[in-house]
Amino acid sequence: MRKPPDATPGRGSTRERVLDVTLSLLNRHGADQVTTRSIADAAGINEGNLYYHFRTKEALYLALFDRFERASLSLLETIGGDDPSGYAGALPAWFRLSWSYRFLFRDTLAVRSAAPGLRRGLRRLAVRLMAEMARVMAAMQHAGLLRLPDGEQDRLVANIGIVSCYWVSFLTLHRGMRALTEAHMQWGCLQVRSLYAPFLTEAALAAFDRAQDPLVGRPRTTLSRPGPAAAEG
Amino acid sequence: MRKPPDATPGRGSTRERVLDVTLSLLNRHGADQVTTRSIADAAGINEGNLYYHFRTKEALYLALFDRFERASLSLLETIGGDDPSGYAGALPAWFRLSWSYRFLFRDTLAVRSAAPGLRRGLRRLAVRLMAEMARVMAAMQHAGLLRLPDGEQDRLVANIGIVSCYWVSFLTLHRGMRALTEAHMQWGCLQVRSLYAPFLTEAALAAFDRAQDPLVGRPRTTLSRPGPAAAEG
DNA sequence: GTCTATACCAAGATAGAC
DNA sequence: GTCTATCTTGGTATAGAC
Repeated sequence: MRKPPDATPGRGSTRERVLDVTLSLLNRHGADQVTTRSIADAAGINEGNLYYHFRTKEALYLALFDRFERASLSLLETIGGDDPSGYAGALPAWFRLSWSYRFLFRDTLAVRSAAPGLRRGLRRLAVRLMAEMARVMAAMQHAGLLRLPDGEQDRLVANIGIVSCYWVSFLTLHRGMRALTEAHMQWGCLQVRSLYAPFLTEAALAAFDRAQDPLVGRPRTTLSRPGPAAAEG
Repeated sequence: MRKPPDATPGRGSTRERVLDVTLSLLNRHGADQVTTRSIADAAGINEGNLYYHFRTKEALYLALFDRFERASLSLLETIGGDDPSGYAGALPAWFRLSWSYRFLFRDTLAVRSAAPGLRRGLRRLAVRLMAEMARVMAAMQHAGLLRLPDGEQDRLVANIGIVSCYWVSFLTLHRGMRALTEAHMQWGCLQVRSLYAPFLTEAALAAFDRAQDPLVGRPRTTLSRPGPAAAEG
């Protein structure tokens, strides 16, 4: 596999390719299985060359985390407002993003031990994301889409955070899967939806029902949850 | 620290002590930090001696898992029936148990890679436990304590499984904790309770209200959720 | 920028004396 | 059953030629 000629030749092409390949390996095989050797092999370069671009393995993790942090913050910050249609599709978008960096959620322990310098960042981002989620919940209540019992918001936010972060881990442990598909991600959206569904107002159900994305609206009978048959590798 | 004289001297005392010490180390420091060296040190024996009692590190994990499997199955199998009081305290008991083997939930990836022979067992137990949870939910519906919308049971069971399994992981990532306290476990019980709370019948609320354990019944205003202040190490 | 060759280290595991 | 000493492996990282 030769490197294709690039528009800006020599500027970052190998580096970016290494990052893409590393992300793919981490997601597919788990952070504990991915060695610098395997990364170099998959990128089609030598291990020594890899260390030219990233002086430590930790630097690789830091670069990937940086990517994820930017993407996740810019995504969550766009959610809000009084227009119900603004919330449609937010959950799938978030799941899609966390899906493409799923090693961060699934292999947290290994990541932390391979990149101790990431601990602060991981925690800071987690706190930040939870705060954004809480803000979205508050905005939905303000927009009359959600009605939560007193003191329930914190618990709901925490549960949503847990289920969306650990859905992948749960599937891996429970189903013993090798490969996870897009269908599992949609299933995860439905799991999260069922957390706040009991608190949606009639107005929200009506508004979401008109939205295109069935994952946010009232569940359709035609939309069946992907069952265990699809889950087994 | 000398070994105290035992009622049955020489029969299993070192072996059991090693198991206890290993469990403690795994829970406290994480599966990726615990080496055979650290286990031997903590047990007050030599590494060579450790390998006399457990021929591989994997054997240690297998023995610990066996302990947990027996305990968890015998716990869940006792839950059920039409008497509401039978359910009071079940959730805290389950949390207490999973708490004392929390490395299994928190460090799944490391456990699987250190003990590949455990994968089948872990998965089998997970499936079995979920089935037990589903059975308990069905029993609660039969007893008139719970009323679930059509098709909601599977999602509720999955969400309960996720939150109860990953509560510890969530706290570790989110709060950056060193030490977890009993308070966090109670907080976790409240999180799980809020999952099924919307579906409890009036009869259940009344019955649980009479039960001793506030975690299963209607939330008391006097029982406050432990806040971030208590969470920080 | 990319390669070859190699140093270094930590962790699991074994041999054999006591 | 317990110890000391040692082997082995595999993964991160460096030196230096091209």
